[in-house]
This record gives sequence, structure tokens and C-alpha cells, in this order.
Amino acid sequence: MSTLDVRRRQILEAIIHCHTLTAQPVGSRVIAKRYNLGLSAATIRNAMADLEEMGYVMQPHTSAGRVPTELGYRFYVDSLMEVGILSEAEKIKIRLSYDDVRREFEYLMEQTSRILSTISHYVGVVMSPGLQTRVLKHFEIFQVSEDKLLAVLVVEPGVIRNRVLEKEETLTGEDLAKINNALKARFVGRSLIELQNLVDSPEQMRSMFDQQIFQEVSSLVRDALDVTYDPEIYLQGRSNIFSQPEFEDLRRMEAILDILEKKEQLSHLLDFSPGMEMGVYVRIGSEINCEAMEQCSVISAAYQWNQRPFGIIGVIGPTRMEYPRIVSIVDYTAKVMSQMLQNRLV
Amino acid sequence: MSTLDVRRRQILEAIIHCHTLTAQPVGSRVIAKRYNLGLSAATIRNAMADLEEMGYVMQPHTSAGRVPTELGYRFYVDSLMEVGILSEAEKIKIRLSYDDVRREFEYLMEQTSRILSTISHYVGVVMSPGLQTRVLKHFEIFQVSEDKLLAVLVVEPGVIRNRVLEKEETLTGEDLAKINNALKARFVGRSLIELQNLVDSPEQMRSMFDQQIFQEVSSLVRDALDVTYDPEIYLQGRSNIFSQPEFEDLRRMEAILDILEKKEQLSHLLDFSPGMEMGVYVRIGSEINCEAMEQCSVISAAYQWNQRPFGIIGVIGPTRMEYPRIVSIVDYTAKVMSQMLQNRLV
DNA sequence: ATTTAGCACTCTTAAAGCGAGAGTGCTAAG
DNA sequence: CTTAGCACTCTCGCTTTAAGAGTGCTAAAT
Repeated sequence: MSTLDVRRRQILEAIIHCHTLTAQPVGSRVIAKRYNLGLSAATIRNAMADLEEMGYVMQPHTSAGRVPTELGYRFYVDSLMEVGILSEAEKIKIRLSYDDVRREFEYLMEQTSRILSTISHYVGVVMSPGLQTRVLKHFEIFQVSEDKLLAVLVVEPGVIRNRVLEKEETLTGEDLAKINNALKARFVGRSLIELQNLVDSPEQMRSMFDQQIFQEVSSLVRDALDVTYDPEIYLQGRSNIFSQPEFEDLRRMEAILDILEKKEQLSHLLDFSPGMEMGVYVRIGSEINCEAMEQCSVISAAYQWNQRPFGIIGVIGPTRMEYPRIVSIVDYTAKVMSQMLQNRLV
Repeated sequence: MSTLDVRRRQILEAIIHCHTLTAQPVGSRVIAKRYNLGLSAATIRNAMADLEEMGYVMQPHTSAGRVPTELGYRFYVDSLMEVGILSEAEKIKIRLSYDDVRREFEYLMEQTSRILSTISHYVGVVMSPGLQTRVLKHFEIFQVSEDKLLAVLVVEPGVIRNRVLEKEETLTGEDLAKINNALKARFVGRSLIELQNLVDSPEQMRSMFDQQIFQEVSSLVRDALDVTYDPEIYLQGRSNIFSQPEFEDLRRMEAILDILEKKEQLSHLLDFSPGMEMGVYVRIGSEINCEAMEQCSVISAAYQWNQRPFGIIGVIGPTRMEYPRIVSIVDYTAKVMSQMLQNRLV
């Protein structure tokens, strides 16, 4: 009784399958008729009572059919479902959506979120990594007007940040060229956090630069490096939420949409703890740890760059979603995106 | 009769004022009681019948109060309302929200859309200009890996685009430096569309560069300039739509949210025809020219850079919105954003 | 001549009542 | 152990009903 025998597994699977299609409680008759398990409705009813006792399904009210619980979905995802295989057509569709990889990294992210939402019919999310640990590839300060400079930082696989700086009156074009060369030579190739620490320590700075340059460099560079390191997030398919009958409740919708507008909340949503291992992660309902999202599931995977996990992509949908299909979509898309990122640079 | 006398104006104003507060049809009794016009309900009823005949108000059904029509709002906006004056506190709140102007231009846009939505309680939008007519300020191609180059374009007030290029095996570091210098000298200071045309014409290119360099430059540069020129759009406050009782209908909500996700549609929404004059524009209901938005109004204004209209900001809300307040918010925010942009560069 | 009070009428909305239908659990027979 | 049968429960959609809000019209008042 404690573990599920074949029959109960089949019935649980049938309930989940049917419920994902209809969003309605599933009755014993339906299962008896539509799924040829060779059992009568009464037998199925008994099994369903067992499943309920074990916590895999529940009844919204006494005389309704069964609805899968979070535990039910969890068991289904872990032990029951077979990860669907994407059709070749769908794979091609995903690959072809990346029409122009050479554009900005932001475009790659936006495009990916669009793909995820279009073919999943749920909400697609893409998150870039925080920039702290990334390596500076190129650095340049140049003059854009009489009293303003623009610092441009190019970070590892083509992410760009920029920042406006006040120009000291005394600073000549030659000084600037000197500073630029000095900085390029010493800063490029190090991670941003490393540089940040370096800039904050006067001793290190002094040892790196000529006494003469040091004065001007010091505060200028500190400002130049003071860009956003936060991850960026791209999201598409918000209107898909409306197709889901379980979100008829306006308040719930509002709460969800509200979360989806807040960067921090969203990054918590995607940023799962297990050290960004590769593979697809499924979090169901309260596992997401966010009150407004208790009716949702998040399926996410890391995309990689240089064989290492980089950022995260994901699909947000109702707990009732078609896990096999979405898992395979997220999996494949993460792989293709990794490829695109790799082709793009390196 | 054809033009409105004072009394009818007052009553129309009262109807609109009351309706923006309650979202309900407004009856004659309410006006008689709450607005001290010194008139009885019956008199007001007569005036209301006149207003209805003239098309400024309508009844949802025979025995309901009056609701303003588009024409009514139009008249109100054009001739009745006094543009509210923002409180000093609100002004300060707006100005303080720009905590760090020196960050990327994108950040300025995002921040502005956030401000608009937070203090208007509707949807806030910010659109950047298309890049076609803008001037290239800085241009640099550099090597990021064995076989890849990265082209970075800095456009006028600090917008940045980048693009990945394939490196010809034969291209040496010296060649690249030469090309860079040649391009900087000849390209910086021209508008992107000008450059695009220039690159597409072999004769012009040939006349600009040494025969020796020309071969390598030609295709490389064409690729480098092939970035997105489309405007970018930032949007905040989607969840505010839910607070509006007129959008209880899920289908309508879905349609609106759907539009708000599509860049092109959104840019049409904001991009009003009258040649981007300064000042605040109000479009009401069907004036927006978008079926899903017939219950909405768009209030927009251009923000400027170097005394010239640059991009557009706006607020999207129900037709029932508090026009005086929102108009002044949009107006003031556009001005502050222009200042920020100006402080940022130039 | 305009304004106002009074009144009959209309239409919406919320609550209540009702019946059909779906699904269950239990029991007894296969 | 499985299945047929049956009584029971609960939801959902429908109609009915009553209350309330607001109007338009008419006749009196200013």
C-alpha cells in the first residue's frame, strides 16, 4: 500500500493526463471509458480512494471527481512521466527562430523568451547571469562632449555596459589615450568583481599605475566600473495566462502579473539553489516558494557558455501543465541557446 | 443649443468627475447633492437629456445614469479641464527617482516607465527613437577570440549597439588597427542611415579608402552596421490594469495585454502623427485606432535631447482616467527626463 | 418661461428556490 | 477481488422575485 502498484500508477497518470486537458476534476467513469485499463468505474473508484488517502489526489468537494495534488504532480514528474521527444518540425522551428545570432546578446535573450512562450503557450523567461564573476574583454573611455566622457565596458561573451563620466577640465586628449592604454593593459582579462576590489584598494592601484597617472585614473575608474551587475530578465507571453481557466480569478491574475513585473522576485523564481547543475528543473506549486504562484509550476534549465552554466531559461505555467512537452522544450531550447551563444563569440 | 452654456458645461464636468471616481453611470440626484450647482435633480435631468442629444453622454440602458462618451471626454479635455498642477512633493518624488543618470540610456528609459506607472497607477511606456537618423559618435571593431570580432557602435546620446563578425584568417592585428582608424576618421559624426547608404555604394567606399584596405573593409563594415535601428520600448505597470473595473472582462484584458507585448503595435500606439511637436497629446478610445484599446486612452509627450524631440513617453489607462492629473504627470516627467538625458551627455 | 416636486414606469441586480446531472461511497452479488 | 446497483451529496445553471435606482413626463410653483 505504501508504494504504488502498477494499477494505481496507471490511474494516477490517467487522472493527471485528463486533468491537464480539461482543467476539471476527473471522475471514475471517464477514466474507465477513455483509458482502456480493463477496469470498471467502481474498481477505479476504490483505487482513487487509495490515491486520495496517500495524498496524490484530492476532491474539491464531496461529490466531485479527483484533482491531482502537488504531491501527485511531484510523483508524476519524478517517477511516472516519460520526457516527450520533440518532433523534428518543432526542433527546426526553434532553431530557425534564431535568425540573426550576431546581434546583441540582449536580442538573443529576447528572442529566446519569445520562442519559449510561443511554442509552450505559457510564459517564457530568460535570465542573464549577474556580471560580477564575468571577465572584462574590452574597456574604453572616450570623450563625447566638452565635459563628458563615456566609459564602455564589454564583458565576456558580448554583454555591454556603459557609464557617463564627468571630465576634469585639465584632462587632455593625450592623457585620456594614456589612461586608456594603461587600463586596457591592466584591466582586460580580469573579472569585474576582482576589478572592483582592486579599484577600491589604493595600494594596489598605486602599484599598478605610474604615480603621475594615478591621481587622475583613480576616481575616474572607480566611477567607470560602477555599472549594474544585476542579471537582466526577458519575459514573453504574459497574455497566455488568460487562456488558463484556473486563473479566472482576477485577484490571482493581478498578483501573478505583479510578480512578473518585479525583477528581483522573478530572479528568485528562476534562481534555484542546487548550484546550477545542468538539466531541467521542475518546481511545482508551493515548491516555488511564492504565495501568488501556488497554482503555478516553473520549469527551468541553465544555458551554458564555454561548457559552464551561464544564465537560466524557464517556462512558467499552471501546475496543470503538460510536463513532458514543456520539459523537452525547455531542455532543447537551452541547448540551442547555448550553441547560439557559443557561435556568437569565442 | 449648439454650443454649451455654462450650466451644461458644469454638469458635463460633474458627470465626468463623478464617473472617473466611481466607474458607474452618474444619476441626476448624485450631481444635485454632491455638486452644489443650486439646481434640483429635475433640472439637471433636463440638461442631461440635452447633453445626451448632443452626444456628450449616453445611457447604458433606459433607466440608468449617464456615462460620458468619447465626444464628451474630447470636449472635456479640449475645453473644460484645467491641467492640474503637481504638488511639490510629487515633483520631488519624480526627480528623486532618477537616482543614477549616468547609467545606460536603457536604464533611464526603464526607470522612467517605472515612475510613470507608479505615480499614475496606470501603464507607463517609454519609447526610444529609431536609430536611423542618429549620429554615430564612436565606432570600434576589436578581436574577442581567435576567429571572431566584435563591432561596437555608440550612437549619439549614449545608445549602444554591437554585432559579432567573422574574422578573415588573413586579417592581422595591424590591419585591424588600420581599419579602425580609417573608419573612425570617416564614419564618426554621420547619421546611421547616411552610413548605410554609403556602405551600400561601392563607388563612394572606393573613394573613401585606399585601394589596399578597401577589400577587407567593405564587407566587414557592411556587417558591422547591420544592427537594429528599431525603437526600443519599456513598459511598466501591467498589473494596474486589473484595478480598473471596466476591464473585468477577461477577453478584453487578454486582448490589451496581448497588444502591450507586441513592439510594433505599441510603437503605433505611441507614435502620433503631428510631427512630434512638443506638448502633451491625449487620444481617447477609438482615436487610438486600435480595436482592443477602445476602452482606453493614451496620454503621451515627447522628451527631447538637444532641444529636439527625441523619443516618446506615455501613460495608457481607461478612458475614464483623471486627465488633468495624468496630463500634468506626463508633461512634467517628459521634461525631467529630457533634463536627465541632457545632463547625461553633451 | 423656467424650475421643481411628484409619480408612474423601466431596467438592473442580487438573492432565493429549484431541478438536473455528475460523481461518490457503500453494499451485496458475481 | 471485481463489479453492478443504489442512495446520497454537492454543484451549476435556470427562473422567479423583490428591491432599488434612475428616468421622463406632467403639473404646480416661482
